[in-house]
Amino acid sequence: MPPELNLRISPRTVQQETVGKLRLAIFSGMFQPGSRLVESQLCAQLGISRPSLREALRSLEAERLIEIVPNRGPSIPALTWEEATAIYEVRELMEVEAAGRCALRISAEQLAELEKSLSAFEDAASSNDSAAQVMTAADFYSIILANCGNPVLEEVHRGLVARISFFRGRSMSLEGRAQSSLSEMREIFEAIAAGDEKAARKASKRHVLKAKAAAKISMDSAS
Amino acid sequence: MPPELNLRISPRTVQQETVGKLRLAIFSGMFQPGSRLVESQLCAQLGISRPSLREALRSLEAERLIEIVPNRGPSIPALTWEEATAIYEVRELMEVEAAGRCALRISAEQLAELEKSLSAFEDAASSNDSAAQVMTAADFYSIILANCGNPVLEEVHRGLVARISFFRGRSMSLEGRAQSSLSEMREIFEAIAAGDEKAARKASKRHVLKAKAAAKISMDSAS
DNA sequence: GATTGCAAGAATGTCAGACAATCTTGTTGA
DNA sequence: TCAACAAGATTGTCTGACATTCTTGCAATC
Repeated sequence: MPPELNLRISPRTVQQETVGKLRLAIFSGMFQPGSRLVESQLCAQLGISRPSLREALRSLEAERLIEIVPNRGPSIPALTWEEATAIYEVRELMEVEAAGRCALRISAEQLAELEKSLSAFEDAASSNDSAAQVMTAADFYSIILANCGNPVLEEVHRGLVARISFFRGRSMSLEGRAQSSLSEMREIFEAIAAGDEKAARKASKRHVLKAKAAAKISMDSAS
Repeated sequence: MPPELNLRISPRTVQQETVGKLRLAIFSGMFQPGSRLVESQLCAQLGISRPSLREALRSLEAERLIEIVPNRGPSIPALTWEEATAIYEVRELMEVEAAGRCALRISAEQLAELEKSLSAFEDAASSNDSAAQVMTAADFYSIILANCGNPVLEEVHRGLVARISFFRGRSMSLEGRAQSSLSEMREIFEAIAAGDEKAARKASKRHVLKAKAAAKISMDSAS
């Protein structure tokens, strides 16, 4: 038996389950930015004890999905535009790099997966379900990131995208944004399929910049 | 009074204190990679209760400074070379970008600080105190990152560097590495001082690549 | 002698309850 | 209207407990 093969099965613990549920709740916009999370309420809703909940909250805090201020407790961060910009910039750095690498090394099977996820986004884009749009778009990226050959790049990217999920949901429901997104993503796909690193980087950069611009618009129109 | 000014003073909580202490302990190499952290022992050493400790451990887990396997508890990750490589690559991405931006926007005062930290590293480099070398080198980077204009870049970079602290400590004690590091860092400094973005990026890239190579050597010679 | 199986001990996952310190809020008084 | 205050809510932290799950050492077997 190969000694490095990690066969340990990991039972899902209450804390992992809790982190997962809360993360999803945050992504789905169940909590308003700035709103506070009251421990006793969450415990009751989730059916868990306070120590377990607090452990989960610490994990989310370290991921920057929530903030915890001493003696005030946890809350959903209300990102300023400057903060969001900073995240978009680093996301751009990661995503451009990943797209370039992906173009050079993706397998045929994974490319097929990528194409499939693009179709899924296409379907979502013609509907008006912005939640589905965000989710299918996320699938598309995550296939790219998973095939860039660097798990850390993927991990950091996922963390960043998670932090701006609020913006992404809002900007995706902007008039015409989904269609525009689609064509940008198709460009990325074409470049990757062609194995053209430079084009993939360029298309990817364009996409992130446009996404950022859309986020700005949706933010301005909101507040 | 400007309303956005956040004047809230944050009392240090037991958990923050604990995270800080454990982080330092990990950086200083107090725990061997792969070794397990036993909750009851840590509680006794730190003089805190188990719930508080566990919250701190969850934070460190999310930072990837420790691993927690269900029913086995926390342990120090033993990075493979592939994992370390992935981290170095992303670090390169961040650091190169930061150095370039820093060259374009650093203030005179901060530049003076940077020079001071370079001198500090120079002193450390001529000594044989590799811990001091690692620490002063870290100061140097963190000034660059703090002046790149993007706090997220800084934050991600800090997280990555933390995860390879073990390698950095080992490789710095390699024969001649500190001196070589010094000249690379001086190049970076010169480029930033000259406001030359391209040169800063180039010098920075060279530095990270050499650091990575040194880490590889020290790792091979170890195992 | 090496391997398997088992049992005792150690460590973790989770909960309940408690209490002091701090924050929030509604009310009272100026 | 605004400031002071008191009651209630919330958080930070601890103690203690117990079921589950590893780990380890020893005995039994092949």
